[in-house]
Amino acid sequence: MATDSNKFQAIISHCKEYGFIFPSSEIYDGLQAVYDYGQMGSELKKNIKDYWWNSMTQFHDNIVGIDAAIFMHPTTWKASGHVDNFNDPMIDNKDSKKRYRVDHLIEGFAEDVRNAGDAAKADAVLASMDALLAKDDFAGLKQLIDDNKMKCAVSGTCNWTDVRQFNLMFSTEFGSVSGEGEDNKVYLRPETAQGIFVNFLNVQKTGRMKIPFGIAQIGKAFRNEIVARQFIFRMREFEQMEMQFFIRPGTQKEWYEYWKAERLKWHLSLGLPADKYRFHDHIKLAHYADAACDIEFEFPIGFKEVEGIHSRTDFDLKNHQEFSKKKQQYFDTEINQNYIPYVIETSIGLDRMFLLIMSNAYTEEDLSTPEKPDSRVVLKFPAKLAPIKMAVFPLTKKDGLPEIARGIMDDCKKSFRCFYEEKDAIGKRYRRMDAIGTPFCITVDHQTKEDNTVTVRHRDSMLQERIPIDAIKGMVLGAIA
RNA sequence: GCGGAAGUAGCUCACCUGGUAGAGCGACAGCUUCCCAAGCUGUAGGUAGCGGGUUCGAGUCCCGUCUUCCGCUCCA
Repeated sequence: MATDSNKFQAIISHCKEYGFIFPSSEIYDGLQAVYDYGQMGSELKKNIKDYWWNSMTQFHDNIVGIDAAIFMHPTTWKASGHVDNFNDPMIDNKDSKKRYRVDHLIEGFAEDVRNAGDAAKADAVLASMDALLAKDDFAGLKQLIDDNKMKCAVSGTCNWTDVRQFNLMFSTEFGSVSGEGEDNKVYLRPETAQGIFVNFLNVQKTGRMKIPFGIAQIGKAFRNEIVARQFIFRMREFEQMEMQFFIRPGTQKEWYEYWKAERLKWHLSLGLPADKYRFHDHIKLAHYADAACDIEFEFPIGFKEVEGIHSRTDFDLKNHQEFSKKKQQYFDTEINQNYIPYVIETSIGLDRMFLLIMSNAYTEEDLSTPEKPDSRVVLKFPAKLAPIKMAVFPLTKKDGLPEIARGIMDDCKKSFRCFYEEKDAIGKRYRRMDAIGTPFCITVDHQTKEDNTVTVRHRDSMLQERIPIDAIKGMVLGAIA
């Protein structure tokens, strides 16, 4: 465990040192749980996105993509349940560390008082609470709790923190004039799913989609996490890759199982180790789900959720129909019936997938020989995800070798990301490429001038082979396909 | 949010009981070697996270604050 914790630290340092991830606005001390992707990180992230997007939209005839706005009509979040469920004032007991919703605590107290026979007092307390809640008077609520000596059920003490509002959703003012009250308030979306649901009919009709079909989306979401930590694992601003699959009611069990299997296959198709994956089935289900599981991966910090597969029933579309007064139904010509489709959701955290790829790739190798100690840090990315696919090195800076190397570079860089370097000893250049996970290094030497062959040095095995210049592009393209 | 630990150069760290900041690696320029890092020469880079206090003097002691990691808690 200690070594794993060290490994996590090492990965964080490595991400910083080689331009994968920086703390946001670091020169101002950073911003809690917000990170920037650097020159290498943004490439890796983009490659992960592309791989997911293509596997969804290109390889499935019945899945299409959209890109919805981050701002959505405020009613969206009422329909989804986010406003009601996640905007409550909370209070913590300092002894038991238990956190309560203030209204639950006070209602519980009132209930006890009523049971003890003092109905008048119970009503008075509840009336005060409602008045204070309506005014968002947190100090008053605290006073009410103190005055009535309300106790924590666990610790039995009255040692409370202040009343605080935990807003899961970030809000901002819409329009250029601020301060016009609640009417102007919009939220930054706390999940991307709703952008798909509100566009369900648009896509279904304009795309002439037939159930079952899916809508995929990659985009940012924002959650004001109370505790956000563990590097990029839990961030306040993060990116999701989601697919909502619309199905006939009653078929959700089979489609749920189908997507469970399908999504795990996707992970394994990247050559990731199956023994580091596991499913975690939810026992306690969210308000919208009738079945749910997580795909967990064994990070250096333990098994953690990377992706969720949820059977969301018709909860979202039904609520949007109710709130918008617009029918969210589909006419199924096979059975001649109108219905609100059921939904299976697959939702993977892009940043978590990034961390997964990074943790799995990060390897420290001891290359010592009896003659001298030696080691390297190598990122064993799947070739198709590597930020840079190929590096080209002239063995020396002279004798026309750089010109040949530049030629190879120019020929290949239209097809994939290449890197050119002529500084330092060849071994050092190899090691630098190891550190950013470049799968292939091409070295041009004097023999190249005679027979047009070069050395290919493979990242993981460190083995070398000679191939004709003509074969380079095909080899790399084959590996990243 | 509670508790613990930490913040000094890009990275890893040193500076013992307060006396004006140092190493290794890395980077950059050049030389040398030329198929797996650490050869030679030179260079750059830190108001010690930030703010305040104690002191003749603070990286070092005290307080606050920000950030990070660990444990607990939370995570629709």
